[in-house]
Amino acid sequence: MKTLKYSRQRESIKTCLMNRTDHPTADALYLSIREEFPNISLGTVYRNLNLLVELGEIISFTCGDGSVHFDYTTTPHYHFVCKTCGHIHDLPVSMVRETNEFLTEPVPGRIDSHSVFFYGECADCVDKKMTH
Amino acid sequence: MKTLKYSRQRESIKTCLMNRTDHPTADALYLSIREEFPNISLGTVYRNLNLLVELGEIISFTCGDGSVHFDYTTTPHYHFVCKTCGHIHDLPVSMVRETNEFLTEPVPGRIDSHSVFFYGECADCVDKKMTH
DNA sequence: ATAATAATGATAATCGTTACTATTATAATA
DNA sequence: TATTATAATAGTAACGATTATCATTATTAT
Repeated sequence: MKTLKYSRQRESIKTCLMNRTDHPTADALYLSIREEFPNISLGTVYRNLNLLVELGEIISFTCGDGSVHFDYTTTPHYHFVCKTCGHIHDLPVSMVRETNEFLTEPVPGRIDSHSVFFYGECADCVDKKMTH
Repeated sequence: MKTLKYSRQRESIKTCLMNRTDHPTADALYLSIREEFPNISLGTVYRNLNLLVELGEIISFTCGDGSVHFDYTTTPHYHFVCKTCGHIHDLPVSMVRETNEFLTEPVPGRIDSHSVFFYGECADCVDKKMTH
């Protein structure tokens, strides 16, 4: 079997994803990490992100437009996508807990999980428009 | 400005999508339509699907795995994805109506819409396993 | 230190989708 | 009905995101 070996690049990918709140794509993460590792390969970023998803250390999702985003938070939560600034906000876990049974009840089969995305304009962007 | 012209291919794409319940991808639809139009181009399928989305006659969505699916039903509804057979089931509109206000309340901003996907195993696939 | 092998950077290949172009189909007009 | 204008097509090339390949480098065990 295959044992995992430490790599500075993988560690950097993890900490970088942990410190960001915007749920970056592989390419966005790649651009960030290049500041620390100027010649890291885009393939390395993809390979490690997929590995971390397999290990359950991170999760990936698409938010309607088809682009794949990565998230360091693995506990169940929802997302709110701002159509103006594109930022993807986390939503409180309590919402998931409250809606879980209610939502899963009328479905024709066995439910393992569900995901919810909200689309709109975040408070920051709404405020900016008010002041103009 | 540009006026729309009739095309048998576009009509076929519409009726084909209308008669299917599995929310096909562009490629799956392409394979279906080739039975009627053996030399229709994949580009034609993509072009018309995108046009129909623009016109609001159909909608498109991704269900987590990144693949883009098309749906002839444009009224708000949820989807249930079976991890075994891959079929994407429609869920009753009443669910949306019931959960709408409840879900949108605690979000930090203005909500335009939301989407919900359920993942699990549909009744058919559960039954099949029971009989083995 | 040496050996074994996992991980890397660089690049080629793949896949889904879009753009391009000469030709065909549709619709308006004479 | 014939003519003209142009939207739509089939076929193919191009594109962007992702994955695979491979020689070299880094990590770990002996």
